[in-house]
Amino acid sequence: MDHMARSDTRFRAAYNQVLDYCEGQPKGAHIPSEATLCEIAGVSRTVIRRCLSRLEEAGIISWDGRDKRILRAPVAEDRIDQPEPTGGAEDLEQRFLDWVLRFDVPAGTTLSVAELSRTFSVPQHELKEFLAGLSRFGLVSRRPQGGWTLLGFTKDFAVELSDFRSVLELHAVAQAAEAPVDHPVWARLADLRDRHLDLKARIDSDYHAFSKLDESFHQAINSVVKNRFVAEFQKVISLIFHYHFMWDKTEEKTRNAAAIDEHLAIIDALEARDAHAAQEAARRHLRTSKTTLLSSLRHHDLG
Amino acid sequence: MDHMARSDTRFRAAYNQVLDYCEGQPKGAHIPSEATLCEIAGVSRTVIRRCLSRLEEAGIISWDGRDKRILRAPVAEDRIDQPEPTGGAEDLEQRFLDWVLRFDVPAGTTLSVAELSRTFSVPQHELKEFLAGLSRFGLVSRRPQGGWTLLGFTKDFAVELSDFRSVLELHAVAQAAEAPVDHPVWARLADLRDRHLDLKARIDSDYHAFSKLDESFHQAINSVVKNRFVAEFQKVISLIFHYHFMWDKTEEKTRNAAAIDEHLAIIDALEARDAHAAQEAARRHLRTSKTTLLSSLRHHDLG
DNA sequence: CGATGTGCATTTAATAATTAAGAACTGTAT
DNA sequence: ATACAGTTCTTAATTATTAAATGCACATCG
Repeated sequence: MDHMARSDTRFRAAYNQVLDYCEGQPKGAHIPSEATLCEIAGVSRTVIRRCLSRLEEAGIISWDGRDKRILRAPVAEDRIDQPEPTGGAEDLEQRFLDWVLRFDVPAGTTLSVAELSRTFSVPQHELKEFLAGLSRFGLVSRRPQGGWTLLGFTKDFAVELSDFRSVLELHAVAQAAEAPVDHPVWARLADLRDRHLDLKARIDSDYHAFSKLDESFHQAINSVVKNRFVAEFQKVISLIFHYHFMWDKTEEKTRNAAAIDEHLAIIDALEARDAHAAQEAARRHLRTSKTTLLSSLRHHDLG
Repeated sequence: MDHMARSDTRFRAAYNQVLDYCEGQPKGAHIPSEATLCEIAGVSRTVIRRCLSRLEEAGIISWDGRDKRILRAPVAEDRIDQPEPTGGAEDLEQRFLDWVLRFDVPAGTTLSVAELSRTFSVPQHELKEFLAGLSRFGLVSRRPQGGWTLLGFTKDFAVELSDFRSVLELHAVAQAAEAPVDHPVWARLADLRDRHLDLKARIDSDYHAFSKLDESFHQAINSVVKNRFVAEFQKVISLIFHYHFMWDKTEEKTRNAAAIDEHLAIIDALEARDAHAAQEAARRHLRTSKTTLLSSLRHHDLG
C-alpha cells in the first residue's frame, strides 16, 4: 500500500455497493454468486473477490468457496471513504477554453502539460489526451521539442471558425424549414419567440441575459440536424462564440438588442416556411456574429 | 544505462552532428561556445554538454571550461548508431483506417491499446492520444471499464458521414463557381477534364485507375475552401470513402463509368460559371456516392 | 451430463516513478 | 559589461508498477 500505481476507485465504489446489498439481507442469508455480484456492482470478478475478501476480514460475511453467508449487519464505519468526488477531471473542455479566453492567452503560447495539470488539477495523461483531441480541431499542435503550442484565437482562426459555423448553420436552417409540422423544433421556436420578445421589452436592464438565450436559440436550430460530426463541432463553436461575447463588453446592449431582432427575423421566416427568407435572415445574422467576434479579437490585441 | 526512461534520440543525433563539425576542423583547433554548438545541432545546452563529455572521454577533444580543443580526427567507430528510423509512428491514421476496413472490424468491437500497440508497433501512449483524437470525430469512444469501442462503420455512421460530406462539398462547389478567373482551380479542373476523358475512353480495361482520379477531383474542388476545419474533416472523409470503394468490387466498372460522367457534368457546369447547375450536378453525384457507400456496407454484413 | 460457479493465470489499462532534455539563474573571466 | 560556463530547477517521454479485466480449467450441484 506504499506507492499506488493505479487508483482503486473502482474497488471502493464496488465495496460500498456490496455493503448496500448486505444491509438489505437478514443475518445468515446466502450471498449470490460472484458473477451475479459483478452485474450488481458493474465491475469485474477480480474486484468482487477483493470485496468478498475484505468483507470476510471485517467479519461481515463468512466465505468458503461458493458458500457465502451474512454474519452481521454492516455499520457506518465499515464503509470506505470515496476519495476525490471527481472534482476536476470532468468538464475540462469548458474550463480550458474559459481559461484561455479569460486570461487572453495569446496564440503561439507554449502550453506545458505539467503546468496545466496543476492549474486544472487533472492527471497529466488526461491532459495529453485532451490536447491531442484539440489538435484535431486545429486549436493546438505538438512542438518538435516536445510540449504543445496554442494556435487558435488568431484572426485567421476566427474567420475560418465563423465561416465553418455559417456553413453548418445555414444547412441547419435549410433543414429546419423543411421539418414536418409535428417536429419538436416548432414548439421550441414558439417558446424562443416569446422569450425573445420578453427580453426585448426589458432589454435596457437585462441585456446580460441574452447570452444564454443566444445559446438556446442556436441549439434549437441545430437540433434539427441529427449528425454526430455537426454536433461535435457545434460544441466547440458555441463555446468559443459564447465565451467571447461574454468577455467583450463593448456596446453589449446595442449589440444584443440587434441580435434579438435578427433571431426574430429567422423565426418569422421559418414559421412562414419561407426557406429562402430564412436563409437570408440567417446569413445576415451570421455576418453580424462574425464581425463581432473579429472586433472582440481586436480589442484583445490579438491577431 | 540500465533502464532508460526517455529515449536519447536527440543526444545521439546531436553527437553525430558535432562529430561532423569536428571532422571539418584541424587538430588543435578551438571549438566554439556551448551556445553556438546548440544552434548548430538544434538542441539544448544540456545535450551539448553531454556530447562534450563523451567527446572528452573518447579522447577526441580536450575540455577544460571554455578551453575546448580538437585532439584527433573522429573515425567511423566514434559515431553512435541511430536507433529505429521512426519506422512506424508516422501515418498511423492511414494505417489504422486501412486495418479497420481491410479486416472489416465490426462496429462495437473493443479495441485494446496494448494489442493495437503491437500490431502497429507504436508506443501505447501515442495510441491513446490517437484514439482520443478519433473520439472527437465520433469514431471511437472510451469504455467505462477501460479500453475503447469502435463506433464507426455502422449504417448510421455512413449516413451521417455522407450527409456531412455533402454539406461541405456543396459549399465548396458554390465557392468554386465564384472563384476568379486566375484561380489555380481552373487549371486543375481543365487538367482533370482531360484525364477523365482519357480514362473514359479506356474504361473497359483501366477502370481501377478511377479511384485515384476520384480523390484528385474531390481534392481539387475542396482546395477552393481555405479552412482548417474543412481540411481536417476532408482528410478523414476522403480516407473512408476512398478505402471503401477500393474494397467494394461489385459492379466497379459500371459504377466508375457513371461517376466519370457525373464528374464531367460538374466540371462543365463550373466552367460555364453556372452555380445552380453545378450545385445540382454535385448533389446528384453525392447522392450516388452515398448509395454506393451504403450498399458496400451491406455487402460486408454491417449495420 | 450440462449448467453454473470458483480458482488460478494471464492480459490490459491507469498512474506513479524515472530519466533525458529544456530552460533559467548565477558567477566569472575576458 | 558581456559572453560564457557552472549549476539548479522544470518539463516531457518512457518505463515500471499496481488495479482491474479477462480467459480458461476445473469443481460442484442439480
